[in-house]
Amino acid sequence: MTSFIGSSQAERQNLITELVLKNTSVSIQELAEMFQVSAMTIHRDLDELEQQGILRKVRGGATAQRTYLFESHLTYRMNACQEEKEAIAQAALAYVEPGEAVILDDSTTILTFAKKLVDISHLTVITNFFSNIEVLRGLRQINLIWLGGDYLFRYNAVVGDLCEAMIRSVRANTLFMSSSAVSQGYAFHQEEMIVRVKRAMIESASRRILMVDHTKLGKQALRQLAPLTMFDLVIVDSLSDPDQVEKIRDLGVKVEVVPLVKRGKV
Amino acid sequence: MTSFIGSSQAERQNLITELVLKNTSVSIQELAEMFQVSAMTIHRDLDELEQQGILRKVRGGATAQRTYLFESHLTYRMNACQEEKEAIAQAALAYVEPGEAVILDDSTTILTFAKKLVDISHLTVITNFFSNIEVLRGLRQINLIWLGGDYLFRYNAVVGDLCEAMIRSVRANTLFMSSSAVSQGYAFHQEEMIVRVKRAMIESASRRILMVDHTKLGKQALRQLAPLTMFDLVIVDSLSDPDQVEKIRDLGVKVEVVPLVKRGKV
DNA sequence: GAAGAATAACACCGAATGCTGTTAAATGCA
DNA sequence: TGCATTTAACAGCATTCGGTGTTATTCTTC
Repeated sequence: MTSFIGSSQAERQNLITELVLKNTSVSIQELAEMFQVSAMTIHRDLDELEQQGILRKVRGGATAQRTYLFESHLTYRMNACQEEKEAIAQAALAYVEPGEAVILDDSTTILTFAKKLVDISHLTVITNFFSNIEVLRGLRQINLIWLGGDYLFRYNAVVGDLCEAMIRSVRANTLFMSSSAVSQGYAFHQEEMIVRVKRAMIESASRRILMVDHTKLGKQALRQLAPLTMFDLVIVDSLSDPDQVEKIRDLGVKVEVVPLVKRGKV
Repeated sequence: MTSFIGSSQAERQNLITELVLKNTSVSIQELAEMFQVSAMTIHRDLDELEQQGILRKVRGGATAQRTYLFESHLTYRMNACQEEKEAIAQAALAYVEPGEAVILDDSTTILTFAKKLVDISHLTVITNFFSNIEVLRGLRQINLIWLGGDYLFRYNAVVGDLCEAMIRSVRANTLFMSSSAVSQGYAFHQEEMIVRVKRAMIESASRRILMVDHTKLGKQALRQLAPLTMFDLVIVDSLSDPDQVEKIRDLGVKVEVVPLVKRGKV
């Protein structure tokens, strides 16, 4: 195992998260030595991670939060597979026409996509995800319809009956969606509230595009979200297992495999 | 007229706004000399003010935007009467109980109020105003229901049929609202979309509290929003014209006049 | 085409912010 | 009670960011 010394705060917290997920518990002294920082700094890291619901602080260290064994928190997810998400988002841009209405769901993949929509004129964007709204709200050329409902801090999005009702009262050309896992002909997600919203979104869009990076393929999560046959297109990156891709194609679902763009600098 | 030299950016932009509203036009060279800054800086100021819809840039200067002769833009309004708004918001806090549900409208007065809600536990807050959401969304003890609809950049809030429908489907204990002007037994606002939303909010709350600073009293705006008799309480600051206050009381509406808190430091 | 005006690009400065460690006080545990 | 852990408060440091000016280039207008 290589040295962790000199990692940035974000790196350190991600490594701590991995450690605690793997070993189910860590001690503060251990971590302080490992990263060559003061115990106070580790305390602060653990406080943050606890706040995010990733782990639970206990005397002398921290233990894993069972609920998060699969799906970790937003800020952590955002760091993962960014390169793949960029490539997938870029490819998805081809399916947006000026003047259309699109629905964007709450996921970091789609957020990457949203950031690329700034150049498209007269677009109507419908979303329940606060981060999307923050990115798009300043743009004059985008007509932003934001979905209301109960705000869920953990996902930074709104959900619930009110939200579903509102989704049912709008219509969009295309839905751009991601999910936690894809396997056995289904897309999965672990949170019931979110699943319900995503299902409503599927119903309200004429065309549905599912965007997932290779780490999601072959995985499962708690709840079936929708059969893949509901989607008109699945976009994945080129690191995906060809077998998995083939299985999806066997269902009669179109799959687009996008190559990763070479990263200019590390 | 005193020297403008050394003003901060915000002060400078407010003064430019006042100037352009008064003289209907200003020249860039003039302004650059007046404030002792480079023409480039004035350019940037005018760009911002234009973006906010306050004025229109023309070659060599800028002219007033007729639509904004009465109601100036959010960021400008926020700077005005802050002391009064603080006092009014503080007084309004007495009408919030833990566990209640409140509706907050889109106004800078109410935003000041929202910032004070952080200490109240188990509160449900319903709002269509993005700024309110930004202030409240991180707080665990607050249950945030955000209203959806068409996003209006100028007001940083959502409006429209979808929004009104959503308001009609919720119920709150108390509505905290402000308005652009109050006179002749009515509250006024100049924007139809906003008026419709505010009316829906009034219908959905058991108790309605109107919060306005003294500059709003005796003024009119384009559209009648609601008769003052719809409100259970009007809160104003102590700089208000006593005659105006008396007129409201004559309608049988309760009025609370709050003293300004002494400002500790300039 | 020339002069004035607007914009773009770059660099600078100061303020604000984020991250860390130290110390001291408070708390929890045996 | 005594020790270890945790927390709070403060200070230092580096980085970032906002606001500004300068210069060079492009655009208007006559």
